[in-house]
Amino acid sequence: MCKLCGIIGFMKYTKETGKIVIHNLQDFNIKHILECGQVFRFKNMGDYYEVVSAGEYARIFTRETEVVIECTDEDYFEHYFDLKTNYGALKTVLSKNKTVADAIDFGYGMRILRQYELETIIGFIISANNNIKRIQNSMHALSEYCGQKIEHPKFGTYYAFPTIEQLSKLTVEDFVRFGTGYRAQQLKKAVEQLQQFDLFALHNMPTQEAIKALTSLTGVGAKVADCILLFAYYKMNVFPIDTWSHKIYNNYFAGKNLLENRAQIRAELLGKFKNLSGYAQQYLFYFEREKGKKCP
DNA sequence: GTGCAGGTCAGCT
DNA sequence: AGCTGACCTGCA
Repeated sequence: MCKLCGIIGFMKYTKETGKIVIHNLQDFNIKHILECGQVFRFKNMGDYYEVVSAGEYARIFTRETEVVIECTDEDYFEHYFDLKTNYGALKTVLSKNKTVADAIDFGYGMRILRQYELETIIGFIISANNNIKRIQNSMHALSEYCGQKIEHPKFGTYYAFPTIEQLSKLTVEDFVRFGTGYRAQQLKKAVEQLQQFDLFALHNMPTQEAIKALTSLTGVGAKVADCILLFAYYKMNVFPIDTWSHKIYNNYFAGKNLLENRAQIRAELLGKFKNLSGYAQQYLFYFEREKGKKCP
C-alpha cells in the first residue's frame, strides 16, 4: 500500500517479477511467522525457509537489512503474507496490555497469514490432539501422494496441495498411511462434505454464521473452526481456545476467578480484545509455547 | 515404560 | 445443556 509514503511503521517493500523485498525487519520475521503454529506446509532449509501454499512456492531468506521472498507469484505472496496491513500500528494498540506487549516483544515480526482455505481446513482437522511435527509430516505426505507435481526451472520439484477432486479419491486407509491416526475417518467424511461446500462464501459471512457452517464438518469443533477462520479467512473476532490459551487465560487474565470452560474463556478474551482478538491470541500462543522450551 | 501433543465426538446425566 | 472417556501415533 504505502511503499513510498515514508510514514514510520508502515510496511516498506518493493515488488518485482518473481520477487518481493521487504525493508522493514521489525514487522516481518519469517521464523516467527512460520513457526508460530499457524501453518504446516513449510520447511526450514537452513539458509532459507520454503513455503508451499496451494500450488505456489516461495523461498524466503533474511539479509542484514532486508528480507527477500523469491516466489512463483509475487501478487499471491503479497496477499499471503498480508503485506498491506500496518502491523506497526496494530502492535501499538495491542501493547496497551502488558502481557500482550511482552508477547509482541518476543514474537516481533509475526504476521497472520491468508492461507488457502481447503488446506487450512484439512491441516487443522489433523491438528486435533496432535503435535506440530506429526501434522507437518501428514500434510507433506498427503501432498506428495496426490497433489500436482510441479517442476519449476528455478525452485525444482514441489507438490501443490491437492484439490478437493484429488482428495475425494483417497480412502480411509490412505489417510491412515499419512499418519493421521484416528482422524482418518473424520478426514474422509469431511472431504465428502466439502464437495458440496462453498469455501469462498465464508469470506463474506458473519463470523457466527461461518462458525456454524464449519462446525457442520466432521472433525471441526469450536477450536478448529476458530483456527480456520483466523488463518484462512482473516477473521480477527475469534479466539481459538486450546491447552495453551486456556493456561494463558488462567495465568494472566483470570485474576482469582479461574475458569475451566473453554467457551467461557473464549467469551472473556473476546470481550477484552474484540476485533483484534486473532492477533492477540497468536502472539500470546507463540510466546507461551516457546518460553517453556529448553534453552540451548 | 509413560505421558503428551494447537480437540472432537459419542454417550452419559 | 454440561461433563467424561476414548482415541492413532511418534517422540521425549
